[in-house]
Amino acid sequence: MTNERDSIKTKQRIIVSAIELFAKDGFDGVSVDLIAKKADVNKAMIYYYFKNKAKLYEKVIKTLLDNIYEQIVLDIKKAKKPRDELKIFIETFCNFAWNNPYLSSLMLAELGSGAKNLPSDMFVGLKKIFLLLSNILKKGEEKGCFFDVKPIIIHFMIIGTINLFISTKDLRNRVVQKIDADVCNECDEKELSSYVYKKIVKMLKGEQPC
Amino acid sequence: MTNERDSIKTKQRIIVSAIELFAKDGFDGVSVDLIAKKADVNKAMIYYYFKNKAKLYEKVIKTLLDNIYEQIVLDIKKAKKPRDELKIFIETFCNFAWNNPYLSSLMLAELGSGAKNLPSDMFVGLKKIFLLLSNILKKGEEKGCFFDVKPIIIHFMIIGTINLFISTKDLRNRVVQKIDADVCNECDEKELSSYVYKKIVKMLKGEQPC
Amino acid sequence: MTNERDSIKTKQRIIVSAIELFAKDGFDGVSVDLIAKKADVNKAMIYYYFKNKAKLYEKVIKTLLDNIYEQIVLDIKKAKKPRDELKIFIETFCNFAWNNPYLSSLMLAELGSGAKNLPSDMFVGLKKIFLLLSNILKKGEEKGCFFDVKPIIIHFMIIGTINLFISTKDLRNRVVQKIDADVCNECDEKELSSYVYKKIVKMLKGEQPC
Amino acid sequence: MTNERDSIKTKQRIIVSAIELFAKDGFDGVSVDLIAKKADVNKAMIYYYFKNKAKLYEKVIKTLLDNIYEQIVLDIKKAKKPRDELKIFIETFCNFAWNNPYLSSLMLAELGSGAKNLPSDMFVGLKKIFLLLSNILKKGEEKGCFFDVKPIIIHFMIIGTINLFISTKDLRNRVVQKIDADVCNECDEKELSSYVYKKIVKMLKGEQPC
DNA sequence: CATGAATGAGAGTTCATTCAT
DNA sequence: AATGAATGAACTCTCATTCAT
Repeated sequence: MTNERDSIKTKQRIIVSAIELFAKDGFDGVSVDLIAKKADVNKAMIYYYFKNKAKLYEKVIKTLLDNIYEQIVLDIKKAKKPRDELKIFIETFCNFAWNNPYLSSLMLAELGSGAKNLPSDMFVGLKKIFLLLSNILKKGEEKGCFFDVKPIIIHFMIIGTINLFISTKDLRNRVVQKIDADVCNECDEKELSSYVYKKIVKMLKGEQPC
Repeated sequence: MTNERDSIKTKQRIIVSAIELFAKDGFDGVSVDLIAKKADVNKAMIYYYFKNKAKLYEKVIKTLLDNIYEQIVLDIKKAKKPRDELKIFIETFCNFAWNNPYLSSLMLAELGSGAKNLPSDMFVGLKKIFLLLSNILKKGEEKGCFFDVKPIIIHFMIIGTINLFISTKDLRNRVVQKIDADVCNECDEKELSSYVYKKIVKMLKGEQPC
Repeated sequence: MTNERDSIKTKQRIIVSAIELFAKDGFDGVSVDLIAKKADVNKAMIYYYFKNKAKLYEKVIKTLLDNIYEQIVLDIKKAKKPRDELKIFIETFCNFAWNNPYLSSLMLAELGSGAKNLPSDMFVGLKKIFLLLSNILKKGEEKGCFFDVKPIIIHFMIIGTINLFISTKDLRNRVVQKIDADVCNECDEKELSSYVYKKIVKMLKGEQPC
Repeated sequence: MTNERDSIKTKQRIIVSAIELFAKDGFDGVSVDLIAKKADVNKAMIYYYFKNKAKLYEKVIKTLLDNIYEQIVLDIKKAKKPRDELKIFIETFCNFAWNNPYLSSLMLAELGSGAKNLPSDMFVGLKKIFLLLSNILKKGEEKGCFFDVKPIIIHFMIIGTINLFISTKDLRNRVVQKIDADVCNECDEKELSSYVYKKIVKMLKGEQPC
């Protein structure tokens, strides 16, 4: 009666619900019951498909990180020079996070907590993204167009800025009633990514163009 | 449980334990039982002094933010020019966070989650710190030594970078067994703050010196 | 805890235990733990089936009131004249309360406390019983066989008397060691109901027979 | 510094607060903390003066029962004939309960629960009131003006009716929005007591007047 | 595959009571 | 006589997980 399609859809519904809920309330703040209700599946199915809550969480993180990684890899092919690669890295990351605001919350939560909910071999996802950037930066440094680069710090600068900006959107709106230019409530995705790119480039600018 | 009847010490022990535990495992990840045990205090005392878990959490956040705010205000008096003020802002923040690594975790968790565990009037603490920086930047912009400033983004850039770097120290050590220059495991506090300052200044550099 | 996976039986066991315990010690005097133990059910099941303690209490009250209401409605069909209806009302109520002594305690507790544990739409149960009597009395008044009727007071007179008599049976036995005719310890159900009926009828007697 | 006056006042404040709270929410529904707060005394004082919660409860019941008993004894002196005594018994009881609605709630709760919160020698208070009535009734029976008397049932009839009527005043108002003659919401104390007296007398009427 | 029933541990919170001052 | 600090047990309720069908 039920076929593979259904089972895949069920799994998908679970993951989608889990992403949203985990992002909003964190691993400990969400109950399996709630995920099941939101996904409209029987709770036991979650255990059937994912073994337990922690494994589901891992799957959620892995799914998000894999998706963004592949998107960046795909987009970056269009670039020729390190600076363009950097531009695309920032734009794609920003675009993805803007449209999947869960990602920002989850990344900050995971990184901030020392990834206590993740098993060691899960950092791969995070590291792969970092390596993408790291390679861009090192290539640029070799070519002389980037100067004085500490990859991990630049990495945190980029994703920290973007994640914090996106995940605090509601918060900032809550806290300032009147329009307040300082907190940039009306800034859109383009403004954010282009500003970050512009500033990072200026900050790293070497003697050669590229 | 000791029976000293020294309410100040008891309260202090509770707060100190709570800071550490909340930072490590988040609001939902810590039980009141555990806090009580760590503080060597009868659990009911936590409710006696703080009414409930959420209020204790608020107190923890408020204590940390107030402390760092006052430290920055104190140190910044030594500065004359906006650029020096920026330097001290970054150094003091970095120094404080380095020595109270709880702060970084808690800030990321709170900001990342949209401060769901905090009542509205608690953002004051966060906003006060932001305003400090914002004023420095705006003063510098008026004097022409900072250029093209979006305060909130610069703010997230600074605290995002520092907080992520500090709160992922263990994580980075866990993930790279061999010494890996890219992830800057051996970087100390000074290196971090001076690199961030150097880069931020370069990034904002206007036509006038100051 | 048995593991029968028979939800109806499990629910029933919970209700039966709850009726008895609530009647003896009141809503606040009984713990959910105790109800679970008496029902030989896992405590969580109570929350699974009834959501919380208050809802279980409501269910208990509703069950009892519905049962007695239906019993009275059933029995009263046999009567032709208002006086017979009144007789059956008193007899059936007395019989039911005598055999379910919980009812008396619970009714007195609920009415005495202003039904603080019940939501507004639960009075329906109480009101339905009152309306039964009220209709009998009004019909009798119209026919001229009852005289000077204030339904609510007559109602309290009947159920107050019967409930107090039944719920104080143990108390009266405890307090008078020697046989004491005044407190009617040896009175049985028949004596109680026939005495109450006889007296109420005399009290209401109008000029017409019926 | 503090003198006897103060200590008596403190005790009094505790009792007054306790009466009100126990009447509203029952023995188990009230915390010692709350009583202390309402009485504006330190919680430990309650233990100092009354030893524990149960003893305070007893004191509350005893105070109320003693007061009403003495009032009835006082008023009843004015009566000459059994019927007048009965009239005064009902009027005084009704008047007292009407002005101390706590009494009705507490009596129903205690009687309904089998006086589980009271030690055996506390029934004296209840029994003394019953004996007052019992003597009136027996005297009347001997004189031939009351007929077919079962004292305990008549007793429950009187106090049950009055207590239920008074303690359900709010409840009845809550449940019927429109003016509903049946539930006698606008009945005042006089109407209640005179109706009860009239009916009880009719119900007991013997061949002789008195 | 899917469901609802069941479990046991542990969560946050409140309580009556006592102690030290 | 009075206070605030402290205690330990109990309470209501939720959770992650498993089982039987």
